[in-house]
Amino acid sequence: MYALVDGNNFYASCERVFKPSLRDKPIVVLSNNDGVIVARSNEAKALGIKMGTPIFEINKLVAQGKILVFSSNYPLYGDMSHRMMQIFSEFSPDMEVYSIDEAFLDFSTFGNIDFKKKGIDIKAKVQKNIGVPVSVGFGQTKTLAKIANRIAKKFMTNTGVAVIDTPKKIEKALKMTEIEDVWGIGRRYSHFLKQKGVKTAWDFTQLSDTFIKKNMSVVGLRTKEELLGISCIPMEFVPPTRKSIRTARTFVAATNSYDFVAEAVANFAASCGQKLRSQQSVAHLLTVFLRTNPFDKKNPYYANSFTIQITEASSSSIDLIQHAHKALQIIFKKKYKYKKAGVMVSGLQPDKHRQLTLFDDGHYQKHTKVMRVMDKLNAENGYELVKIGAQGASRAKLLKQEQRSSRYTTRWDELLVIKC
DNA sequence: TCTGGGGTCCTAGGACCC
DNA sequence: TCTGGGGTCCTAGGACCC
Repeated sequence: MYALVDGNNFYASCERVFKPSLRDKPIVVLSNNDGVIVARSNEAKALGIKMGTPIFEINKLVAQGKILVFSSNYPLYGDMSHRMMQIFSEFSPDMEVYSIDEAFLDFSTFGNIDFKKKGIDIKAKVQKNIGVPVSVGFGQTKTLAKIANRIAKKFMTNTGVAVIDTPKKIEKALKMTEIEDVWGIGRRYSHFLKQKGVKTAWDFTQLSDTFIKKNMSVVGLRTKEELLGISCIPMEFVPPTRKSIRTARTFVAATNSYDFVAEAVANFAASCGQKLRSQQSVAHLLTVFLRTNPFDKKNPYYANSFTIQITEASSSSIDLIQHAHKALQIIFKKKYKYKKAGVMVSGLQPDKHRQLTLFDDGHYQKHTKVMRVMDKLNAENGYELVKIGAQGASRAKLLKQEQRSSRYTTRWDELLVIKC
């Protein structure tokens, strides 16, 4: 048996932990830049607010005080997530951290235990130690655990735990699960399947293998097997190293200033460098992309990208920024106003196996030392104490975050301000 | 006026090899 | 008229996840 444990309305619940007065109130959390809604409390859901709604569509409700709004506070959610995972792992050493708010737990070595009780224990301990409500779903495959979790959240509101452990329960669970709620069936496929008369997860399992393979590839076939209790998607106990890394942002206002975009791109490249170093990788390819505002009907749309081959693979922010600026100069056109830009590094390999070239000038070794010191200082002293000159003096102007809560668990100075 | 960010996997088709 | 067989690698596009 596998369990899927996840935080209910995770970001919204994190905000509530530190402001108990928000309990029972409709609250939403916004994306970076305060653009769209990415998390909602149950009360906000009850008001009919949908995931991904642009904030300006609910301005009226906000002005009337009927709904409370928070900018996203990722340092807080990340730290809360880490603490929550610690608790999860106490219940099974075989854990896969699947996303910021959910994890699979493998109970296959536990024999025939009382899963319902186990789920209730997990929920109680997380509630007590972290203060975030969670739901727990048990099933014989990861896909079934996902379905059980959904049922727990939707129907088992008293316990928050659901167990699917017999063929009879599987059938019942599949019949009450809409096809679009199945893990692995997204918007396109559920639309397609509904046209074919497939409404529930159960209907899907009645389709022939050839039909599924033909229209949905082996991925669809795996989902069918998983729904029938045959495990095809293995646990990943250690997070795989990333094959590509990207940092991108939407700008608060569209701009045609090369200097502004270049500084932003320098920050994105530096961020990619930091992420590369944290997983001990170097990159062979660096892509810079930018685009104008696709919602702007008055001005022509322009989107472009350019990829640089890095002969001497690197994770040095200094190198990456230089390459990024080279790429930017190729695609930047002054006549457009840019709304979004980003940097992606790919062709990653372990830094230990970095390929040397004939023309290696040894600068990489020097950079490595500088980067090590920079990363250490930044880790110890808070956010980006030391950075590269091209990144500019302040990063604050890149992000609109008007309603951000304090970094309660990671920034004691902010917490102190609140207490005063 | 205002619309997020960061990933993965699979397949088909083209280019190339002997 | 008839035009081999068996591969690999790369890329773009489409699907999915949170």
